[in-house]
Amino acid sequence: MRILVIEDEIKTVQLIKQGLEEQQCEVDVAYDGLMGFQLASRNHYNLIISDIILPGINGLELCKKLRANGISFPILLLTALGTTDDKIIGLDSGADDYLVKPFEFKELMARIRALTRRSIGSIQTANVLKIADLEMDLDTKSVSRAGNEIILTAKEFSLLEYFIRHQGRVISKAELAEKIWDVTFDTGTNVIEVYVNFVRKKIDKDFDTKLLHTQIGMGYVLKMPN
Amino acid sequence: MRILVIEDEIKTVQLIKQGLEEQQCEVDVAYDGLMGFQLASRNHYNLIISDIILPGINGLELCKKLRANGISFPILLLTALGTTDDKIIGLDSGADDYLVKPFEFKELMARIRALTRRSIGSIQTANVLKIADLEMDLDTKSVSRAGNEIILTAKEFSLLEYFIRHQGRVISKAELAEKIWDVTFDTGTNVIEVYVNFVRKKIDKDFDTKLLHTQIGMGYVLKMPN
DNA sequence: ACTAAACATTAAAATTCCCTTAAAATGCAC
DNA sequence: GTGCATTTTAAGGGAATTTTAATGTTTAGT
Repeated sequence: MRILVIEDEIKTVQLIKQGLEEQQCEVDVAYDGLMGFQLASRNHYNLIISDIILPGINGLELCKKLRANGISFPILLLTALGTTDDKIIGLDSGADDYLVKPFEFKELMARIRALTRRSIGSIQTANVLKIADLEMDLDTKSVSRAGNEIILTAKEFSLLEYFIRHQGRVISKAELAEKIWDVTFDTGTNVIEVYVNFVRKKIDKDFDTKLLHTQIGMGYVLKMPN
Repeated sequence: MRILVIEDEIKTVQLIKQGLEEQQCEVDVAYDGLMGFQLASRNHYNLIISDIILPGINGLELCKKLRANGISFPILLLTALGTTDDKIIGLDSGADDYLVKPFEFKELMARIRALTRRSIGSIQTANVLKIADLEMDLDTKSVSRAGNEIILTAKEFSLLEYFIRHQGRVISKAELAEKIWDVTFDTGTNVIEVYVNFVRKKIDKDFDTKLLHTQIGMGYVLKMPN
Protein backbone atom coordinates (compact mmCIF):
# COMPACT_ATOMS: atom_id res chain seq x y z
CA MET A 1 0.00 0.00 0.00
CA ARG A 2 1.53 3.31 -1.12
CA ILE A 3 0.28 6.52 0.40
CA LEU A 4 1.19 10.14 -0.32
CA VAL A 5 0.85 12.63 2.51
CA ILE A 6 0.79 16.31 1.59
CA GLU A 7 1.08 18.45 4.71
CA ASP A 8 3.37 21.24 5.87
CA GLU A 9 2.91 20.82 9.57
CA ILE A 10 5.79 18.62 10.67
CA LYS A 11 4.07 17.26 13.75
CA THR A 12 1.00 16.01 11.89
CA VAL A 13 3.21 14.46 9.23
CA GLN A 14 5.20 12.59 11.84
CA LEU A 15 2.09 11.25 13.49
CA ILE A 16 0.47 10.04 10.28
CA LYS A 17 3.65 8.67 8.75
CA GLN A 18 4.52 6.70 11.82
CA GLY A 19 1.03 5.33 12.22
CA LEU A 20 0.81 4.27 8.61
CA GLU A 21 4.21 2.66 8.57
CA GLU A 22 3.17 0.56 11.52
CA GLN A 23 0.48 -0.83 9.22
CA GLN A 24 3.11 -1.72 6.62
CA CYS A 25 2.35 1.19 4.31
CA GLU A 26 4.94 2.93 2.17
CA VAL A 27 4.57 6.63 2.82
CA ASP A 28 5.82 9.51 0.69
CA VAL A 29 5.62 13.04 2.04
CA ALA A 30 5.29 16.37 0.24
CA TYR A 31 5.54 19.60 2.21
CA ASP A 32 3.82 21.83 -0.33
CA GLY A 33 1.17 21.62 -3.01
CA LEU A 34 3.44 21.76 -6.01
CA MET A 35 5.64 18.96 -4.78
CA GLY A 36 2.52 16.97 -3.96
CA PHE A 37 1.23 17.44 -7.47
CA GLN A 38 4.50 16.34 -9.01
CA LEU A 39 4.78 13.24 -6.87
CA ALA A 40 1.15 12.30 -7.54
CA SER A 41 1.62 12.78 -11.26
CA ARG A 42 4.74 10.68 -11.50
CA ASN A 43 3.95 7.83 -9.15
CA HIS A 44 1.09 5.53 -8.45
CA TYR A 45 -0.47 5.72 -5.00
CA ASN A 46 -3.34 3.88 -3.37
CA LEU A 47 -4.32 7.03 -1.54
CA ILE A 48 -3.46 10.70 -1.12
CA ILE A 49 -3.94 12.44 2.21
CA SER A 50 -3.73 16.19 1.84
CA ASP A 51 -4.09 19.27 3.98
CA ILE A 52 -6.02 22.15 2.43
CA ILE A 53 -3.94 25.03 3.69
CA LEU A 54 -0.58 24.51 2.04
CA PRO A 55 2.27 26.60 0.68
CA GLY A 56 2.04 26.99 -3.09
CA ILE A 57 -1.01 25.28 -4.54
CA ASN A 58 -3.65 24.68 -1.87
CA GLY A 59 -5.30 21.35 -1.32
CA LEU A 60 -8.51 22.20 -3.17
CA GLU A 61 -6.73 23.37 -6.30
CA LEU A 62 -4.52 20.33 -6.03
CA CYS A 63 -7.55 18.05 -6.06
CA LYS A 64 -9.00 19.74 -9.10
CA LYS A 65 -5.69 19.67 -10.95
CA LEU A 66 -5.17 16.01 -10.21
CA ARG A 67 -8.69 15.07 -11.31
CA ALA A 68 -8.37 17.25 -14.41
CA ASN A 69 -5.22 15.32 -15.24
CA GLY A 70 -7.11 12.06 -15.04
CA ILE A 71 -5.62 10.94 -11.74
CA SER A 72 -8.23 8.84 -10.06
CA PHE A 73 -6.80 7.45 -6.86
CA PRO A 74 -8.68 8.31 -3.67
CA ILE A 75 -7.99 11.65 -1.99
CA LEU A 76 -8.70 12.36 1.66
CA LEU A 77 -8.66 15.98 2.75
CA LEU A 78 -7.51 16.55 6.28
CA THR A 79 -7.94 20.07 7.52
CA ALA A 80 -8.85 22.45 10.30
CA LEU A 81 -11.56 24.07 8.16
CA GLY A 82 -14.61 22.45 9.68
CA THR A 83 -17.75 24.23 8.55
CA THR A 84 -20.25 22.41 6.40
CA ASP A 85 -19.48 24.71 3.49
CA ASP A 86 -15.79 23.94 3.77
CA LYS A 87 -16.58 20.24 3.58
CA ILE A 88 -18.81 20.71 0.55
CA ILE A 89 -16.19 22.70 -1.29
CA GLY A 90 -13.62 20.06 -0.45
CA LEU A 91 -15.69 17.13 -1.59
CA ASP A 92 -16.85 18.91 -4.73
CA SER A 93 -13.30 19.72 -5.75
CA GLY A 94 -12.78 16.00 -6.25
CA ALA A 95 -11.89 14.61 -2.82
CA ASP A 96 -13.38 11.31 -1.68
CA ASP A 97 -13.47 12.05 2.01
CA TYR A 98 -12.98 14.97 4.36
CA LEU A 99 -11.79 14.76 7.94
CA VAL A 100 -11.64 17.74 10.28
CA LYS A 101 -8.72 18.35 12.62
CA PRO A 102 -8.36 17.60 15.40
CA PHE A 103 -9.23 13.98 14.70
CA GLU A 104 -8.64 10.70 16.40
CA PHE A 105 -5.99 8.70 14.67
CA LYS A 106 -8.03 5.52 14.71
CA GLU A 107 -10.82 7.24 12.79
CA LEU A 108 -8.33 8.32 10.15
CA MET A 109 -7.14 4.75 9.87
CA ALA A 110 -10.70 3.46 9.51
CA ARG A 111 -11.42 5.98 6.77
CA ILE A 112 -8.22 5.03 5.00
CA ARG A 113 -9.25 1.39 5.13
CA ALA A 114 -12.64 2.29 3.69
CA LEU A 115 -11.11 4.30 0.87
CA THR A 116 -8.49 1.75 -0.09
CA ARG A 117 -10.66 -1.34 0.36
CA ARG A 118 -12.01 -1.00 -3.14
CA SER A 119 -8.72 -0.74 -5.01
CA ILE A 120 -7.36 -3.76 -3.18
CA GLY A 121 -10.56 -5.73 -3.18
CA SER A 122 -10.95 -5.38 -6.90
CA ILE A 123 -7.79 -7.36 -7.39
CA GLN A 124 -8.93 -10.22 -5.21
CA THR A 125 -12.66 -10.43 -5.57
CA ALA A 126 -14.10 -12.49 -8.34
CA ASN A 127 -15.10 -10.76 -11.51
CA VAL A 128 -18.83 -11.27 -11.29
CA LEU A 129 -21.59 -9.31 -12.97
CA LYS A 130 -25.05 -9.56 -11.53
CA ILE A 131 -28.66 -8.66 -12.04
CA ALA A 132 -31.39 -10.05 -9.83
CA ASP A 133 -30.64 -13.77 -9.42
CA LEU A 134 -28.67 -13.93 -12.66
CA GLU A 135 -24.91 -14.11 -12.25
CA MET A 136 -22.11 -14.00 -14.79
CA ASP A 137 -18.56 -14.90 -13.85
CA LEU A 138 -16.18 -13.29 -16.31
CA ASP A 139 -13.23 -15.38 -15.21
CA THR A 140 -14.79 -18.78 -15.50
CA LYS A 141 -17.17 -17.62 -18.26
CA SER A 142 -20.00 -19.29 -16.41
CA VAL A 143 -23.54 -18.05 -16.00
CA SER A 144 -26.22 -19.10 -13.57
CA ARG A 145 -29.71 -18.10 -12.67
CA ALA A 146 -31.10 -18.82 -9.19
CA GLY A 147 -28.16 -21.18 -8.77
CA ASN A 148 -28.87 -23.22 -11.91
CA GLU A 149 -25.97 -23.26 -14.31
CA ILE A 150 -26.59 -21.98 -17.80
CA ILE A 151 -24.40 -22.88 -20.74
CA LEU A 152 -23.88 -20.11 -23.27
CA THR A 153 -21.95 -19.99 -26.51
CA ALA A 154 -19.36 -17.27 -27.07
CA LYS A 155 -21.70 -14.92 -28.93
CA GLU A 156 -24.49 -15.47 -26.48
CA PHE A 157 -22.08 -14.71 -23.65
CA SER A 158 -20.87 -11.46 -25.21
CA LEU A 159 -24.40 -10.37 -25.84
CA LEU A 160 -25.55 -11.10 -22.30
CA GLU A 161 -22.43 -9.47 -20.88
CA TYR A 162 -23.22 -6.30 -22.79
CA PHE A 163 -26.77 -6.37 -21.49
CA ILE A 164 -25.69 -6.87 -17.89
CA ARG A 165 -23.08 -4.14 -18.08
CA HIS A 166 -25.73 -1.78 -19.38
CA GLN A 167 -28.66 -3.08 -17.38
CA GLY A 168 -31.64 -0.78 -17.25
CA ARG A 169 -30.68 0.99 -20.47
CA VAL A 170 -32.58 0.36 -23.67
CA ILE A 171 -30.06 -0.79 -26.23
CA SER A 172 -30.83 -0.41 -29.90
CA LYS A 173 -30.08 -3.07 -32.44
CA ALA A 174 -27.74 -0.64 -34.16
CA GLU A 175 -25.70 -0.43 -30.97
CA LEU A 176 -25.64 -4.21 -30.56
CA ALA A 177 -24.64 -4.66 -34.18
CA GLU A 178 -21.76 -2.27 -33.66
CA LYS A 179 -20.58 -3.51 -30.28
CA ILE A 180 -21.16 -7.25 -30.56
CA TRP A 181 -21.03 -7.90 -34.29
CA ASP A 182 -18.65 -5.10 -35.30
CA VAL A 183 -20.72 -3.97 -38.22
CA THR A 184 -21.39 -0.29 -38.60
CA PHE A 185 -24.55 -0.39 -40.58
CA ASP A 186 -27.51 -2.67 -41.03
CA THR A 187 -26.97 -5.46 -43.49
CA GLY A 188 -30.59 -6.51 -43.58
CA THR A 189 -30.04 -9.43 -41.29
CA ASN A 190 -31.92 -10.64 -38.25
CA VAL A 191 -29.05 -12.24 -36.33
CA ILE A 192 -29.72 -10.03 -33.38
CA GLU A 193 -33.31 -11.15 -33.06
CA VAL A 194 -32.25 -14.75 -33.37
CA TYR A 195 -29.62 -14.36 -30.68
CA VAL A 196 -31.88 -12.49 -28.35
CA ASN A 197 -34.21 -15.42 -28.77
CA PHE A 198 -31.39 -17.87 -27.96
CA VAL A 199 -30.44 -15.96 -24.82
CA ARG A 200 -34.04 -15.66 -23.73
CA LYS A 201 -34.58 -19.38 -24.06
CA LYS A 202 -31.68 -19.92 -21.72
CA ILE A 203 -32.06 -17.21 -19.10
CA ASP A 204 -35.77 -16.44 -19.06
CA LYS A 205 -37.77 -19.35 -20.42
CA ASP A 206 -37.79 -21.46 -17.27
CA PHE A 207 -38.30 -18.56 -14.91
CA ASP A 208 -41.26 -16.51 -13.86
CA THR A 209 -39.71 -13.07 -13.79
CA LYS A 210 -38.40 -12.26 -17.22
CA LEU A 211 -35.32 -10.07 -17.42
CA LEU A 212 -34.79 -9.40 -21.12
CA HIS A 213 -37.52 -7.19 -22.51
CA THR A 214 -38.11 -5.68 -25.92
CA GLN A 215 -39.24 -2.15 -26.54
CA ILE A 216 -40.64 -2.22 -30.02
CA GLY A 217 -38.93 0.20 -32.35
CA MET A 218 -36.33 1.07 -29.73
CA GLY A 219 -34.35 -1.95 -28.68
CA TYR A 220 -33.91 -4.36 -25.80
CA VAL A 221 -33.49 -3.86 -22.04
CA LEU A 222 -32.22 -6.16 -19.35
CA LYS A 223 -33.98 -5.25 -16.13
CA MET A 224 -36.28 -6.40 -13.40
CA PRO A 225 -39.90 -5.92 -14.45
CA ASN A 226 -41.85 -3.41 -12.39
CA MET B 1 -29.06 7.82 -10.42
CA ARG B 2 -30.76 5.14 -8.34
CA ILE B 3 -30.50 5.33 -4.58
CA LEU B 4 -31.79 3.01 -1.87
CA VAL B 5 -32.60 4.55 1.51
CA ILE B 6 -32.91 2.18 4.45
CA GLU B 7 -34.31 3.99 7.46
CA ASP B 8 -37.24 3.44 9.79
CA GLU B 9 -37.69 7.03 10.93
CA ILE B 10 -40.33 8.44 8.61
CA LYS B 11 -39.27 12.05 9.02
CA THR B 12 -35.69 11.42 7.99
CA VAL B 13 -36.84 9.34 5.04
CA GLN B 14 -39.13 12.11 3.85
CA LEU B 15 -36.35 14.67 4.05
CA ILE B 16 -33.80 12.58 2.19
CA LYS B 17 -36.20 11.24 -0.42
CA GLN B 18 -37.52 14.64 -1.27
CA GLY B 19 -34.08 16.21 -1.46
CA LEU B 20 -32.74 13.46 -3.67
CA GLU B 21 -35.70 13.50 -6.00
CA GLU B 22 -35.17 17.19 -6.54
CA GLN B 23 -31.75 16.21 -7.90
CA GLN B 24 -33.39 13.83 -10.35
CA CYS B 25 -32.59 10.68 -8.39
CA GLU B 26 -34.80 7.64 -8.31
CA VAL B 27 -35.24 6.74 -4.67
CA ASP B 28 -36.35 3.41 -3.23
CA VAL B 29 -37.08 3.15 0.47
CA ALA B 30 -36.87 0.21 2.83
CA TYR B 31 -38.11 0.52 6.37
CA ASP B 32 -36.22 -2.37 7.86
CA GLY B 33 -32.97 -4.22 7.34
CA LEU B 34 -34.42 -7.31 5.74
CA MET B 35 -36.39 -5.39 3.15
CA GLY B 36 -33.27 -3.31 2.49
CA PHE B 37 -31.23 -6.42 1.90
CA GLN B 38 -33.78 -7.87 -0.48
CA LEU B 39 -34.06 -4.69 -2.52
CA ALA B 40 -30.29 -4.30 -2.68
CA SER B 41 -29.86 -7.90 -3.79
CA ARG B 42 -32.41 -7.73 -6.55
CA ASN B 43 -31.78 -4.30 -7.99
CA HIS B 44 -28.88 -2.22 -9.07
CA TYR B 45 -28.29 0.99 -7.16
CA ASN B 46 -25.67 3.70 -7.42
CA LEU B 47 -25.71 4.17 -3.67
CA ILE B 48 -27.25 2.85 -0.47
CA ILE B 49 -27.92 5.16 2.45
CA SER B 50 -28.66 3.22 5.60
CA ASP B 51 -29.36 3.89 9.23
CA ILE B 52 -27.57 1.61 11.71
CA ILE B 53 -30.36 1.16 14.22
CA LEU B 54 -33.03 -0.65 12.27
CA PRO B 55 -35.75 -3.22 12.90
CA GLY B 56 -34.64 -6.71 11.91
CA ILE B 57 -31.10 -6.75 10.60
CA ASN B 58 -29.18 -3.68 11.76
CA GLY B 59 -27.18 -1.49 9.42
CA LEU B 60 -23.82 -2.97 10.31
CA GLU B 61 -24.89 -6.55 9.71
CA LEU B 62 -26.59 -5.39 6.54
CA CYS B 63 -23.30 -3.94 5.26
CA LYS B 64 -21.45 -7.13 5.99
CA LYS B 65 -24.11 -9.30 4.38
CA LEU B 66 -24.20 -7.17 1.26
CA ARG B 67 -20.44 -7.20 0.91
CA ALA B 68 -20.33 -10.93 1.57
CA ASN B 69 -22.80 -11.37 -1.27
CA GLY B 70 -20.55 -9.50 -3.65
CA ILE B 71 -22.58 -6.33 -3.74
CA SER B 72 -20.18 -3.52 -4.31
CA PHE B 73 -22.09 -0.32 -4.67
CA PRO B 74 -21.24 2.46 -2.22
CA ILE B 75 -22.87 2.44 1.20
CA LEU B 76 -23.24 5.51 3.37
CA LEU B 77 -24.15 4.96 7.01
CA LEU B 78 -26.22 7.67 8.56
CA THR B 79 -26.70 7.37 12.27
CA ALA B 80 -26.94 9.00 15.64
CA LEU B 81 -24.08 6.90 17.00
CA GLY B 82 -21.28 9.45 16.93
CA THR B 83 -18.32 8.20 18.89
CA THR B 84 -15.11 7.47 17.08
CA ASP B 85 -15.46 3.79 17.85
CA ASP B 86 -18.93 3.73 16.31
CA LYS B 87 -17.52 5.25 13.16
CA ILE B 88 -14.70 2.74 13.02
CA ILE B 89 -17.05 -0.18 13.44
CA GLY B 90 -19.29 1.24 10.76
CA LEU B 91 -16.53 1.81 8.23
CA ASP B 92 -14.96 -1.55 8.95
CA SER B 93 -18.20 -3.39 8.37
CA GLY B 94 -17.97 -2.37 4.75
CA ALA B 95 -19.44 1.12 4.55
CA ASP B 96 -17.77 3.76 2.43
CA ASP B 97 -18.73 6.77 4.47
CA TYR B 98 -20.28 7.55 7.83
CA LEU B 99 -22.28 10.61 8.67
CA VAL B 100 -23.50 11.44 12.16
CA LYS B 101 -27.01 12.76 12.82
CA PRO B 102 -27.95 15.51 13.09
CA PHE B 103 -26.33 16.54 9.85
CA GLU B 104 -26.76 19.35 7.38
CA PHE B 105 -28.52 18.20 4.27
CA LYS B 106 -26.08 19.90 1.96
CA GLU B 107 -23.21 17.96 3.49
CA LEU B 108 -25.08 14.73 2.84
CA MET B 109 -25.55 15.76 -0.77
CA ALA B 110 -21.85 16.60 -1.15
CA ARG B 111 -20.87 13.22 0.29
CA ILE B 112 -23.31 11.50 -2.03
CA ARG B 113 -21.76 13.30 -4.98
CA ALA B 114 -18.31 12.22 -3.85
CA LEU B 115 -19.40 8.59 -3.47
CA THR B 116 -21.23 8.35 -6.75
CA ARG B 117 -18.77 10.36 -8.83
CA ARG B 118 -16.71 7.27 -9.43
CA SER B 119 -19.40 4.73 -10.21
CA ILE B 120 -20.94 6.96 -12.83
CA GLY B 121 -18.09 6.53 -15.24
CA SER B 122 -19.92 8.91 -17.45
CA ILE B 123 -20.84 11.83 -15.25
CA GLN B 124 -21.99 13.44 -18.48
CA THR B 125 -25.61 13.28 -17.36
CA ALA B 126 -28.28 10.95 -16.14
CA ASN B 127 -29.69 11.75 -19.59
CA VAL B 128 -32.99 13.07 -18.42
CA LEU B 129 -35.02 15.73 -20.19
CA LYS B 130 -37.59 17.63 -18.21
CA ILE B 131 -40.39 20.13 -18.38
CA ALA B 132 -42.58 20.86 -15.38
CA ASP B 133 -43.39 17.49 -13.77
CA LEU B 134 -42.86 15.63 -17.02
CA GLU B 135 -39.65 13.63 -17.25
CA MET B 136 -38.07 11.68 -20.08
CA ASP B 137 -35.18 9.31 -19.53
CA LEU B 138 -33.31 8.79 -22.77
CA ASP B 139 -31.45 5.74 -21.48
CA THR B 140 -34.35 3.74 -20.23
CA LYS B 141 -36.68 5.29 -22.80
CA SER B 142 -39.15 5.85 -20.03
CA VAL B 143 -41.42 8.81 -19.48
CA SER B 144 -43.29 9.86 -16.39
CA ARG B 145 -45.51 12.67 -15.33
CA ALA B 146 -45.83 13.53 -11.63
CA GLY B 147 -44.22 10.20 -10.93
CA ASN B 148 -46.71 8.15 -12.95
CA GLU B 149 -45.09 6.07 -15.62
CA ILE B 150 -46.22 6.66 -19.18
CA ILE B 151 -45.68 4.12 -21.92
CA LEU B 152 -44.89 5.58 -25.33
CA THR B 153 -44.26 3.94 -28.67
CA ALA B 154 -41.11 4.73 -30.61
CA LYS B 155 -42.69 7.43 -32.78
CA GLU B 156 -44.48 8.99 -29.86
CA PHE B 157 -41.21 9.03 -27.96
CA SER B 158 -39.32 10.73 -30.78
CA LEU B 159 -42.02 13.32 -31.15
CA LEU B 160 -42.17 14.13 -27.46
CA GLU B 161 -38.39 14.19 -27.28
CA TYR B 162 -38.31 16.80 -30.04
CA PHE B 163 -40.89 18.87 -28.22
CA ILE B 164 -39.04 18.71 -24.90
CA ARG B 165 -35.73 19.58 -26.52
CA HIS B 166 -37.35 22.62 -28.10
CA GLN B 167 -39.74 23.47 -25.29
CA GLY B 168 -41.25 26.95 -25.48
CA ARG B 169 -40.74 27.21 -29.23
CA VAL B 170 -43.63 26.90 -31.64
CA ILE B 171 -42.85 24.07 -34.02
CA SER B 172 -44.51 23.92 -37.40
CA LYS B 173 -45.88 20.75 -38.88
CA ALA B 174 -43.45 21.12 -41.75
CA GLU B 175 -40.60 20.99 -39.25
CA LEU B 176 -42.02 17.95 -37.51
CA ALA B 177 -42.56 16.20 -40.82
CA GLU B 178 -38.95 16.82 -41.70
CA LYS B 179 -37.36 15.97 -38.36
CA ILE B 180 -39.52 13.11 -37.15
CA TRP B 181 -40.92 11.64 -40.34
CA ASP B 182 -38.03 12.43 -42.67
CA VAL B 183 -40.23 13.77 -45.44
CA THR B 184 -39.40 17.13 -46.93
CA PHE B 185 -42.78 18.13 -48.20
CA ASP B 186 -46.39 17.60 -47.27
CA THR B 187 -47.97 14.50 -48.69
CA GLY B 188 -51.49 15.46 -47.75
CA THR B 189 -51.50 13.33 -44.65
CA ASN B 190 -52.62 14.01 -41.10
CA VAL B 191 -50.22 11.71 -39.27
CA ILE B 192 -48.87 14.58 -37.27
CA GLU B 193 -52.25 15.56 -35.94
CA VAL B 194 -52.98 11.97 -35.10
CA TYR B 195 -49.71 11.58 -33.26
CA VAL B 196 -50.05 14.83 -31.39
CA ASN B 197 -53.38 13.47 -30.29
CA PHE B 198 -51.77 10.19 -29.17
CA VAL B 199 -49.15 12.04 -27.15
CA ARG B 200 -51.69 14.36 -25.62
CA LYS B 201 -53.84 11.47 -24.50
CA LYS B 202 -50.86 10.07 -22.66
CA ILE B 203 -49.18 13.12 -21.17
CA ASP B 204 -51.98 15.66 -20.77
CA LYS B 205 -55.33 13.94 -20.62
CA ASP B 206 -55.22 12.91 -16.96
CA PHE B 207 -53.65 16.13 -15.76
CA ASP B 208 -54.94 19.57 -15.01
CA THR B 209 -52.17 21.68 -16.45
CA LYS B 210 -51.83 20.93 -20.13
CA LEU B 211 -48.35 21.11 -21.63
CA LEU B 212 -48.82 20.55 -25.35
CA HIS B 213 -50.65 23.46 -26.96
CA THR B 214 -51.60 24.22 -30.53
CA GLN B 215 -51.19 27.57 -32.19
CA ILE B 216 -53.57 27.45 -35.09
CA GLY B 217 -51.91 28.03 -38.43
CA MET B 218 -48.46 27.97 -36.85
CA GLY B 219 -47.78 24.70 -35.12
CA TYR B 220 -47.46 23.20 -31.66
CA VAL B 221 -45.67 24.27 -28.46
CA LEU B 222 -44.69 22.33 -25.38
CA LYS B 223 -44.73 24.72 -22.44
CA MET B 224 -46.27 25.56 -19.10
CA PRO B 225 -49.45 27.57 -19.55
CA ASN B 226 -49.34 31.09 -18.14
C1' DA C 1 -73.99 34.30 -36.87
C1' DC C 2 -72.21 31.89 -40.97
C1' DT C 3 -68.63 29.70 -43.52
C1' DA C 4 -64.33 27.82 -44.68
C1' DA C 5 -60.21 26.31 -42.98
C1' DA C 6 -57.66 24.17 -39.49
C1' DC C 7 -57.48 20.92 -36.18
C1' DA C 8 -59.24 16.77 -33.17
C1' DT C 9 -60.94 12.34 -32.84
C1' DT C 10 -62.02 7.74 -33.99
C1' DA C 11 -61.83 3.42 -36.24
C1' DA C 12 -60.18 0.59 -39.63
C1' DA C 13 -56.46 -0.57 -42.98
C1' DA C 14 -51.72 -1.14 -43.95
C1' DT C 15 -47.36 -1.81 -42.61
C1' DT C 16 -43.57 -2.62 -39.93
C1' DC C 17 -41.40 -5.01 -36.47
C1' DC C 18 -40.35 -8.90 -34.03
C1' DC C 19 -40.59 -13.83 -32.75
C1' DT C 20 -40.01 -18.37 -34.09
C1' DT C 21 -38.51 -22.23 -36.63
C1' DA C 22 -35.71 -24.60 -39.73
C1' DA C 23 -32.26 -24.99 -42.87
C1' DA C 24 -27.80 -23.42 -44.68
C1' DA C 25 -23.18 -21.81 -43.94
C1' DT C 26 -19.26 -21.43 -41.23
C1' DG C 27 -15.69 -22.71 -38.12
C1' DC C 28 -13.18 -26.20 -35.46
C1' DA C 29 -11.41 -30.47 -33.61
C1' DC C 30 -10.07 -34.86 -34.73
C1' DG D 1 -12.24 -34.56 -45.10
C1' DT D 2 -15.82 -35.80 -41.51
C1' DG D 3 -18.72 -34.65 -37.84
C1' DC D 4 -20.22 -31.53 -34.49
C1' DA D 5 -21.27 -27.11 -32.53
C1' DT D 6 -21.88 -22.49 -33.54
C1' DT D 7 -23.30 -18.79 -36.27
C1' DT D 8 -25.92 -16.84 -40.01
C1' DT D 9 -29.58 -16.63 -43.39
C1' DA D 10 -34.27 -17.17 -44.76
C1' DA D 11 -39.25 -17.40 -44.43
C1' DG D 12 -43.81 -17.37 -42.30
C1' DG D 13 -47.00 -15.73 -39.04
C1' DG D 14 -48.78 -12.72 -35.39
C1' DA D 15 -49.06 -8.61 -32.88
C1' DA D 16 -48.15 -3.92 -32.14
C1' DT D 17 -47.33 0.22 -34.40
C1' DT D 18 -48.04 3.41 -37.92
C1' DT D 19 -50.78 5.38 -41.50
C1' DT D 20 -54.94 6.38 -43.90
C1' DA D 21 -59.43 7.93 -44.16
C1' DA D 22 -63.73 9.51 -42.65
C1' DT D 23 -66.26 12.31 -39.43
C1' DG D 24 -66.76 15.68 -35.74
C1' DT D 25 -65.24 19.96 -33.52
C1' DT D 26 -63.17 24.36 -32.96
C1' DT D 27 -61.33 28.72 -34.71
C1' DA D 28 -60.77 32.96 -37.56
C1' DG D 29 -62.58 36.01 -40.79
C1' DT D 30 -66.37 38.22 -42.77
